[in-house]
Amino acid sequence: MAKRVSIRDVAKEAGVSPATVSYILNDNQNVTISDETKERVLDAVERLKYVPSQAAKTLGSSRVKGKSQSKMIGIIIPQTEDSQKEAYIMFSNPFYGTFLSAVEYETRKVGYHVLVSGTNVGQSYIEIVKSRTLDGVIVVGTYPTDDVDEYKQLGIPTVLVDCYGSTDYFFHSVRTDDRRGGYVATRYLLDKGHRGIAIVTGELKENGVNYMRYLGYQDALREAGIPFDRDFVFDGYVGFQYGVEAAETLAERNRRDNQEITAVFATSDIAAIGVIKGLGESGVSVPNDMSVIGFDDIDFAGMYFPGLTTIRQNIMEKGKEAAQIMIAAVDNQNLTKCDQIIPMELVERGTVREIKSGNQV
Amino acid sequence: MAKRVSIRDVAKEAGVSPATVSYILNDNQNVTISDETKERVLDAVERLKYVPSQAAKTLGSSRVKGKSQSKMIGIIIPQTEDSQKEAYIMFSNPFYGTFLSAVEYETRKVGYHVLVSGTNVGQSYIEIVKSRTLDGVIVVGTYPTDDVDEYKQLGIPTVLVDCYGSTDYFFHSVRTDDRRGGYVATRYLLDKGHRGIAIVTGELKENGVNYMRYLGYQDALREAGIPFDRDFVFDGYVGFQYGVEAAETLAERNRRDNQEITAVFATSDIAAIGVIKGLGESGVSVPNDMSVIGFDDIDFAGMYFPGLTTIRQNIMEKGKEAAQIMIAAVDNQNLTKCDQIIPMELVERGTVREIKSGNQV
DNA sequence: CTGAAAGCGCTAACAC
DNA sequence: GTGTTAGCGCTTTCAG
Repeated sequence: MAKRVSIRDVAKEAGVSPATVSYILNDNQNVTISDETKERVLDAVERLKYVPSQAAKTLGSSRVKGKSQSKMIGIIIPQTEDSQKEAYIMFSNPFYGTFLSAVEYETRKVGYHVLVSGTNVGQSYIEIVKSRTLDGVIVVGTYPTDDVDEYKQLGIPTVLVDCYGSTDYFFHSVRTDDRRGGYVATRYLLDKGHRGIAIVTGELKENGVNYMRYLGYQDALREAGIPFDRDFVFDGYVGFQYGVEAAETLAERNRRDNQEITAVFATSDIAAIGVIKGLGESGVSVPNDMSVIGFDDIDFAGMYFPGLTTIRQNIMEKGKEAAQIMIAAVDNQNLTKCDQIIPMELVERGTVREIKSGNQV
Repeated sequence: MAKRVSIRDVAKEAGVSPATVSYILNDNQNVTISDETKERVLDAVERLKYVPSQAAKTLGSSRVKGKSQSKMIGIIIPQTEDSQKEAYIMFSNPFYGTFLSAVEYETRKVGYHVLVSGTNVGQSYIEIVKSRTLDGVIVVGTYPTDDVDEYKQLGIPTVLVDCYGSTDYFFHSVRTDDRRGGYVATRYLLDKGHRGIAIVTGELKENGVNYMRYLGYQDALREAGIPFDRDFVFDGYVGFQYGVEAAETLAERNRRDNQEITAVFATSDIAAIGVIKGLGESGVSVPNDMSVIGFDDIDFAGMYFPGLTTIRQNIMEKGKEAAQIMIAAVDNQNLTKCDQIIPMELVERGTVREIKSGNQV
């Protein structure tokens, strides 16, 4: 491993002092350097293939307050499930890849790098921030509960993604209008003539994304004057497998009790796909016998045949927004709190069918 | 932002010298510390919530050669397509999320963090490594061409993933046995009685993953004594959309020219899914009218109804292997070159149908 | 316009 | 067993 070339080497090569090199490389505005010197230095940099050590920069500039300068932000994906085994399942959800991709790109454009890390259940990300002198963090999916003050003391911009319940001025946030999405999805089914509408969703914990979508579902029902029926709620966990199970139960009940469910709102596409599969295995065909609408519009939603009708939330956009708030906040530490709501829209494809009034119960 | 607590603060609090604190925290073997002192120091650390600055550690330990100690490894995903716009499409492929997830988890377990970065077309990752003093890099999908020597001079462990053509002792590598996978897939179709087998794949550049699978396809054909027909090769780009297009052309040709294709080997699941969709839109039903086999076994492969028959490559395992080689190499700089082949296996689901000998051409 | 020098937080010889 | 101290590579006052 060849000896590292340092700023001093460059200085020597160019016949100037290290300080001068630093001024030039950082475009220091408090100082004016002659074009001639500048060029000489830049040449030397080129010749020596000099790349500044970020570790040294971080350390060196840590004297000045409010300027962490690690040029690195963290994307933290807290582990919420308990099973040790699943500790890395976190990204098998296609959402993360897309989100990450957007953040990475947006931040890279402006000279930042991203550190991606999960945290074990219960563990906070504070150590990571401190140890790496991160300039900011994006936390996805959970509200830092334990000791909010500790997080504040980190004093770095923090963007919470897909997370309700933070009324705190300190955290920025980015999310979809989940409640409205739930409403729109359900409303759409109603407009298509459906009256018996089930919802298949994950754990309904307050402040969670699923809960909000569930509220939207209720909103639409209420508006249409349809009594809410707890039996139509399938709340298990988010995921394909649960969708399958829920669908099977549902199909069975429909048959046995002569229940009147004609449509399903699944609060994630992945669950919707599970539902469709479960239905198929129970001999119920979509959309002929049963309509299904999802939420997210993951890539695969459009790849189905027929395509999955769903509520689209722009994940790329979400990542982009999160990154942009981050950047803005890093540049301006006392940026006022941002709460960004990513728009959602209905995407009509082939899994919802209009039913005649006659079919109504 | 509260002033950072440094090793000196801890030392003062515990009534010892900074060095002692360092020794204790790093479990330095060349030195013995009394249990009593140790405890006192650990207490102080706790009380002050001290977290060492990685920047300072990296810098401080950079004096010793062969011990970069940034405790950070890079996952580099080079951009290979030219379109600026698509610069972050890199992870919309579900492969990356899963892979990354595995690497992140494996490395975190042993105290490393991962920095994830794309690179623009043509740009190398050398700057990133130098600037961040990375302890190692995992590069996925491309062989560093331009100037191999420069990469070597970085002197850090490098693991190439899904990349052929590196005969160099310097780079470690992890990949699937793609050629064999292609063979197995094709052979399976042959065994099911198919004779007219098309292949739908991405760009067939030498050393690429697709090319290897393509060779496997030819191997099987040759073995079965079936003449290779270039018209049966659809090489566009990897992706859903191309799968759709290829399928449409194929269906059209089959109809018009009375061509005898009864099965398709798609070299990625995502393409296979496109093929199925394209076929469906052309009124060709899978598996009744046409059999399809994919490659990868992405999560969605099993979610179809019927499920996609495919060649499974364990992506998690791939990530895990890459991470483990990385860790081993970081600990032991002159680890001999590792070439890890991740096993693949056939997964029979519902998209391939056996055809009678009578149906053969 | 440029340079000297102190200091960021930590490590690792070398003293004691 | 533990403390002293000289860097690591860079930034940034403060002089000139």
